[in-house]
Amino acid sequence: MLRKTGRATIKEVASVVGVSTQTVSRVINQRPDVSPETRKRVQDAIERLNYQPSALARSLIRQRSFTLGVVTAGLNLYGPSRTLNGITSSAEEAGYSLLLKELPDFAENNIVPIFQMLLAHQVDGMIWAVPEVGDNRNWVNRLPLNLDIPIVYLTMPSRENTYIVSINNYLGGRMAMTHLIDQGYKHIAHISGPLDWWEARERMAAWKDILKETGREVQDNHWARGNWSSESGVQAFEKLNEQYPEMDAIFVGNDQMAMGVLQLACQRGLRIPDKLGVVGFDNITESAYFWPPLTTIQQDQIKMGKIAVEEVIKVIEANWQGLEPIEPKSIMLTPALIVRQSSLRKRGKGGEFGKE
Amino acid sequence: MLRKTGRATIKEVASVVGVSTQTVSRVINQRPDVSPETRKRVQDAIERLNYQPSALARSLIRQRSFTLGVVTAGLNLYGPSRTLNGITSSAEEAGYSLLLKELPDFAENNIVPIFQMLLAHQVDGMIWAVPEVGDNRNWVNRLPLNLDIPIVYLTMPSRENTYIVSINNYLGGRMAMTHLIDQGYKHIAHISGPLDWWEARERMAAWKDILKETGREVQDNHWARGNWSSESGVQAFEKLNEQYPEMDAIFVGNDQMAMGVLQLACQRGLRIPDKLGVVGFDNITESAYFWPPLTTIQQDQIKMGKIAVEEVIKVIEANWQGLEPIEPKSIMLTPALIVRQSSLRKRGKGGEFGKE
DNA sequence: CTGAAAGCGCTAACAC
DNA sequence: GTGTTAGCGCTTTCAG
Repeated sequence: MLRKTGRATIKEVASVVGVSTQTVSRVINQRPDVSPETRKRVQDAIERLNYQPSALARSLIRQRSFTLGVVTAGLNLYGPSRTLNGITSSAEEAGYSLLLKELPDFAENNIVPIFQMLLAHQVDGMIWAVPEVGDNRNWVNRLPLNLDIPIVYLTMPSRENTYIVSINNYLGGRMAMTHLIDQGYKHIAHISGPLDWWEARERMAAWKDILKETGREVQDNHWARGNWSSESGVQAFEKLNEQYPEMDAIFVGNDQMAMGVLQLACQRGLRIPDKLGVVGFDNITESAYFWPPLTTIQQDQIKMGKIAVEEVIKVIEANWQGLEPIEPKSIMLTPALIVRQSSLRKRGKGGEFGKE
Repeated sequence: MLRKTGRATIKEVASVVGVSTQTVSRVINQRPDVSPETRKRVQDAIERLNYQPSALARSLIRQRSFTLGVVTAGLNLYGPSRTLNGITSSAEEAGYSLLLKELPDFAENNIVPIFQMLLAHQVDGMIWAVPEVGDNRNWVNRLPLNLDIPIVYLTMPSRENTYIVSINNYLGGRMAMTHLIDQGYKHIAHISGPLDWWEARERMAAWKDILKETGREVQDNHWARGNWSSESGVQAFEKLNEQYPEMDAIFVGNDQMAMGVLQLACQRGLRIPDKLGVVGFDNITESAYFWPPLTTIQQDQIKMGKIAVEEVIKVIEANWQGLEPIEPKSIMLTPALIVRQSSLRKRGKGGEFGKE
């Protein structure tokens, strides 16, 4: 039983200085009503004893923990880890701690234990940094426990009475498609992600809409489904090659799958961008070093994470200071087109390569 | 002041059932000394009120939080995010919560506030999931506060009195080099990572040692330094092309830099693996889809994260149960060679491609 | 088997 | 300015 933390308590500080714990409390909370000299003596003792107030005890009595619950999934993937990166840096800045929980699966729906654990720790708010997949949002409007803390959800369509931060995937898809059309490609195929993902559906909807708007036909054999992996990109590309021989460009649902396309094209000597234009989605770090470098849509997931933290803290603070409560709203971030060689057929026009 | 959590307390449960809080406590802690019927009534009330014991209050009184502090850095990168992935899954399994802190910089040395924050939250142990870079370990043997909790460090050389889990980078480097030599390459260059990183130094040391052991000369113009980025890989490769024209293979310090090499080679029509063999390090997901697919060294960071959690919990439990304390030790995980086309010159021999 | 009392480390409310 | 009292939600003695 080595338990018996070496850390000093407020009582010890108080007794060393010869004041009440109250006075020490006032000093550590920077209250004005302490005489300068008492304050000094207390501060010295704190320094000397290396005293650090117990966050646990404080949270318990204040009913406020300055801790945020973060729920994520697929941390080994590019998007989720970047989002978490944004969350940590923003939380750090705001002085909040983070309690982290990773779901075993994106579509996980057994969320009661997650809530229980986070609530047991008295988090002041939560960030649900899991994208909408399948029915993994079906509980949002009838939460298991009546919460009195705000939750900000990431990556889902807007919804009544819900705080949301997303990146506009539909707009991103439109940017990709518009660019391909500008480059003079006529027969544009699509490789989608798994369609139980909201993001995959949005990107695909943009593909369809732009085709229609430009008087092209949308046919079922003009697209194939992948599962986000490079391997599935290869397979989808092979399928499209058979199904849609006129195809001269592909809007691919993410960069990993686009990578599979590029690899197979390279292997078969199919010249990109001349014979085939390729645009991806995500702008993963590697995409600038594919061969040829990949045109893609950048999503700023780090920013999304940061904004989520800022929003949830705004709500917490307003709530706590008794201000006008902040109405739930949906924030949509705008992605950006990154033009690289994989889609740049009109080189003659110049100036466009490298433009972001 | 909407504060006043909707959650029920032990007192409420007790009064609803008409027993003391004590009895409720016994039930939730699964103590044997409660009559079956009382237990049942209490359990029903708990169910009905949706009662969940406060982790805060429990931690405070037990002096034990079942929470681990995790310190990481560069979460937007491949390695750190995978490591964290392993940490979360293992902690989940063991029933521990995770308090997460991300350093703004790998070489960050101002760690006192980090410790204070984590200790204030009474974590039972810590995982320092930041690789050794520069002097960011200089404080390990003289910690700021006299801790009574264990810390497991990741990715650093073994050291007296310190719990460590690392992947054997030196061995990985030897595997890469041995493979290149087996493939008949004669003039093997190296692109290193930044040499203030321990991992970069280990990989480079392996390069040197194998060269020496096989009777080759180690010359300063046979290697170039990168900074882990693809861009730096391109630059280092260009430099080597000038400095070391006989070069017929490169052992590259990580996959990202190798990707830069591959891209430039592809651009210049330099045939890989015939004219140039390339081996990377890390086995990032994309490396199988580079062109050509990249031979590399796999590091199982997820496993490293898992083991770190298991180790720290072992120490905590032993400590708490008053068992023989567990001696600090260093655990080295073995990496694996993944052979792909970028280094496979002896195709005639067959059977080797795809072998792991 | 069950309850009463004390207290983990801290702060809010009120005295003086 | 400063101290006293009470109590956040729980568990650990120790009675009975």
